Parts: sequence; structure tokens; C-alpha cells
Amino acid sequence: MEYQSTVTDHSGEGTVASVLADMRQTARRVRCSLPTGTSMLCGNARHREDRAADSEVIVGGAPSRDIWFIRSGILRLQCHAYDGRRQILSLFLPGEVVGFEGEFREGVSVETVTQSGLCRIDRRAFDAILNGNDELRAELFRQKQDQLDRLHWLTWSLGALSPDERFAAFLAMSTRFMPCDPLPDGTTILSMQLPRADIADLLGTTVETICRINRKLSESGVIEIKDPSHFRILDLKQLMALGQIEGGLDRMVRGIVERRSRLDDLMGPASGSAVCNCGS
Amino acid sequence: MEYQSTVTDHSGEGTVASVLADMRQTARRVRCSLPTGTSMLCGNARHREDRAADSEVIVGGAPSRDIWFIRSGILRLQCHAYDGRRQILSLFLPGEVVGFEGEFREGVSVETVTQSGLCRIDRRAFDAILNGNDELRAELFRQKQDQLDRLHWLTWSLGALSPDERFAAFLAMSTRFMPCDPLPDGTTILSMQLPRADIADLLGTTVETICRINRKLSESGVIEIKDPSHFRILDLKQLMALGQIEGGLDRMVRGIVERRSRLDDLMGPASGSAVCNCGS
DNA sequence: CGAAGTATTGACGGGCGTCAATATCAGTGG
DNA sequence: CCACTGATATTGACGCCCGTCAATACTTCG
Repeated sequence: MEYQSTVTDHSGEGTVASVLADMRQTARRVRCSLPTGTSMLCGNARHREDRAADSEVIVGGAPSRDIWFIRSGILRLQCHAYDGRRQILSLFLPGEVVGFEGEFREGVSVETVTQSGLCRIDRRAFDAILNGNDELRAELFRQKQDQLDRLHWLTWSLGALSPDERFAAFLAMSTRFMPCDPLPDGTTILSMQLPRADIADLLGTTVETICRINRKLSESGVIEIKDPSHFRILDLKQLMALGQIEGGLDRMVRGIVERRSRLDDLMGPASGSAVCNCGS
Repeated sequence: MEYQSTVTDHSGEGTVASVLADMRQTARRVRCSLPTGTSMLCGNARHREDRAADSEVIVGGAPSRDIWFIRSGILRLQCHAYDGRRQILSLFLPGEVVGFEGEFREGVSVETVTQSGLCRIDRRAFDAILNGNDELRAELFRQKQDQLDRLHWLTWSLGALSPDERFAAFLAMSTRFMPCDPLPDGTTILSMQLPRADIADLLGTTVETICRINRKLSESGVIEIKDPSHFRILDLKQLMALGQIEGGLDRMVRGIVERRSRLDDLMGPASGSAVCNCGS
């Protein structure tokens, strides 16, 4: 739970006026097609924090003045019961804003899954910016919608699908928001960023079951296991069919791809964001 | 899917100006403590629709100009796979506004569970009202938060709890948003508004399992089954313990109770809303 | 090299989904 | 009033998936 924090400068710069000035400056300086507000959010080094894996970002039930912008890495929204059972409710990805929607409930928290680059924003300053920036507000609205859609999928799959189906769907979707390398033969190497325990707690099952499903998939030729965190996707169609993804992958991961590419456009692919090079 | 609709008057009254006039009129006429916008929404008979059970209200994937205010009854948000599997993602209750948040995704739909009294509102008119009414906007924000919290609970319970535990928790929570009659001895008679199939599809299990759990609970003396839709709650504490509700019921059903009482204050308990007389 | 963390594989058993039969009730028409 | 029909709820029997426990590989630290 200890986190290595590299805040460069934090001396009372979070005021509305200064951040608005940032926005105007950054909007002039950066040439990119995304809402100026977003570029402001990650356009300078102030308020940045580099977090190790499994570091606590938001703890539910306690009022917080902070809003977070994810520059790189993956975060998880999770529930804990007192007896230790955990359920991951959602993943947050680069380009997304977390903590805007009032408080999280007690027992709910947000932690990093991987090492992550975050940007801390003062809530009042953010609200002020939001008031004057329709584009940013629209982007935030889209993000909330996307996150809600993902939560709907998870709820649906937990209630209606079997662990095999859920994992197959998760693998298929992962090719859109996790690092992967396309091979000349059309297959791709997926670099799984989540450890087994997180996959299991996200999909409502156990690490053993995940391993067994993994093996079954590789035996049936759908994937090939290079090493515990690298899968070669041999038959994406099959994977989607197993995962009951009828409407196409793009509908399932709406918003993620665009945000990722805009982010890379802004910060460069070397920034550590979860790059995915898979074709459509 | 046929619905009996009793729209009293629908002759082009959904304009911004007329609805705003309604709001001002209603705000003057009705004495109540809830946001004036909400009283406007149900304060007159226009745009009202009385729906039978299992009637389609919103079908996802298609843009709609309609927003719905629930005066009475229970609605369900659900997912359908092409093979027929269904998962109920959430219930909507009297006093809540549905359909405001952009579009629902394809495959997702909203239907009535019970006979319901709805009020149809034009989206643009609603937006216009929202712009000028901070109280209504705040109420809507609270509602979205409450609905998200409920979805979080469902996801959490589907992933981390067993069917027994989920059903116990659901029963306990039902005492706060479904009709129940308190008895002199401290127990209450809960009138279950959902048929078994809906309970099963909400809790991610089957009707048979629901029945078996029901019987187990009655054999262990936690509840008493009066008839298929009436349970006598003998030991609410035990029910909450089984359902892993540590933080108290009120946190789980936040917002529902207040909205219900305000609604009854406005429309009278005879309006058909799901009244719950249980003490706190 | 030892230790700790993570992933994998095997063995076992119960929970729960599936199928089928029956009970109960509401509505309809004779 | 009863027979018939359809919908819903309940109960039983069966079997397998998957959670639990345990042992073992594999990697990464010190």
C-alpha cells in the first residue's frame, strides 16, 4: 500500500485561475484534435504522480478533494467484504477521469493494477474548468457512459454467462485495450497486464478456474500460451463467439480506442500507456 | 408486449415553454418539500401513461426523444442475448427518472415489471427545464448516483456472493422499497412484487434455486411463506447477516425511501406507488 | 541458495443448473 | 358449478461444473 510518489510541484497551484491559464496555454502549445481541457489535464508535469502497482488511489466513504486523470496504467474499482472476498467492478484506462462522480460508497475503492502515471486535480478547480469548457464536459459525459456500459457488460456476464464464456469475452476485449503485437500471419500477441488474481476477481471466479480455462483454450487451438502473461490469439472470431459477443468488438469497447490514440498522439507512444497495435 | 395506454392529452404540449409554465403553476399549487421540478413532472395528467406488466418502455440502440418519470410501479433494466438468456441489471422505482442518460446500448431495454404509471417527457423540454432548475438537476444527480450504487451492489453480489446470500440480501432490501405491513409483534409481511422469473434473472440464478432457497429460509425460521408473493419476515437481522449487509440497510437503499415518502406526500398513498410502511 | 510470490495441475465434493413431474391458481366458457 | 387451459410455483432426481484444498513448478527477489 505504500506508493512511490513523485510530485514535482504542488505549491498551491490548483486554483481555478491557474488551471484555467494552464488550459489556455496548453491549448495554444499542443496541436491535437482532442478537447483542449483534456490536453490541459496531462499537458504539464505539475500534480503528476507515479504510482506503483497495488497502490490505493481512492478509498470510498471518505470525502476527497481529488480527481484523477490517468495518463498511463490500469486502475481497478473494487469492493471488499469484511471476510476478504473481493470483486472488481470495473477497470479504468488511460485517458479516463476517475473520482469525479461524488463519493464512492464505503467498502468501494480504487487502486492501481499496474504501475501508473496519474495526475491529481482539485475538485473545485475541475468544476470551474468544466463550467467554461463544453468540449471537456461532453468528453466526461462520454466517459461516464462508456464506463456504465462496461459495468453493464460485467453485470450481464456475471449473471448470464459461464466462467469460460466470460474469460473468452474478456480476452477478446483485451486485444483492444491492452498492449498487443500483430504478427505477419494475422495473429497477435496479447500482453496481459492483469495478474491471475485480478482476472479472477473481475470475472467472479478463482485463479484455478482461470488457469484451467486458459489451458482448455490453448488445447482447442484458440490461443497459444507463450508465457503466463503473453497469449497468442490464434482465433479471435472463435473467442468472440465463445464470449457471446455478437455485436462486434468495437461496440464492447467503445471510446477506449479513440481515447488511447488521442492520448498517444499527445504524449507519444513511449509514455507508457497501454498501447494496442491490433488492427480493426 | 401490447400495452394499454391512457394518454389523456398529447396535442403538442411538450414544448419547452409550456412545460416551464407547468412547472411554475405546479410549484405554486402544490405544497410539498421536494424539488419543484419533480412536482411538475407528476403534477398534472398530461403525458401520463398507464402501462400493464411486461410492457416495453425503452428499447436500447434506438435513439428516443422520450424520458420517463415513474409515478408508480417497478421497471426493470435488462439485457438479452440472442439465445434467450436474460439478465436484469437494475430495478427502477417510483420517483425516479429513466432514459435521461443518452442511449441505452443495443440489447439493453427497459420494461415494466408490474403495472405502472409513467409520465412521458420530451427530452429537449426536459433539458431546458434542467438548465433553469438547479434543484431538479441536483435530484437527478442523486438519482444517478443511487442507481449506480445499486448496480455496484448487484455486480458485487453476482461475483462474490452465493445465490443464498444474494437472495437473503435482496429480501432484506425489499423491505425498504416494496409494500409491507408491520405486525404488532415486530415482524412484517412483505408483498413481493416480482415474479420468480424476475427475481431469478436479477440474481443470476434460476427459479428452481429461488424456490429452494425460499424453502430453506422458511425451514430455518428466518421467514414464513404466507403465499408465493407474501413473506413474513421473522428475523431481519439474520437475513441481513446472511446477505453480507454489514453497513446497515439504509446505506444499501439510499435515496429510495426519501423519494418514496416525498412522492406519497405529493400524490397520496392511494396513488398505487409501492408503499412500504416498515419502520426504520 | 533460500524465501516469497505467482502460476499451474490434480483430487475431491457440494452446490446449483437442467430436466421433468406435480401443485396451485386465474381466467374462460360451457 | 365444473371442466379446460395456461401461467406460475414448487418439489424431486440427476449430473457436472467449479470452488476448495493441496502439492508442485516457475520466477524474482534478497
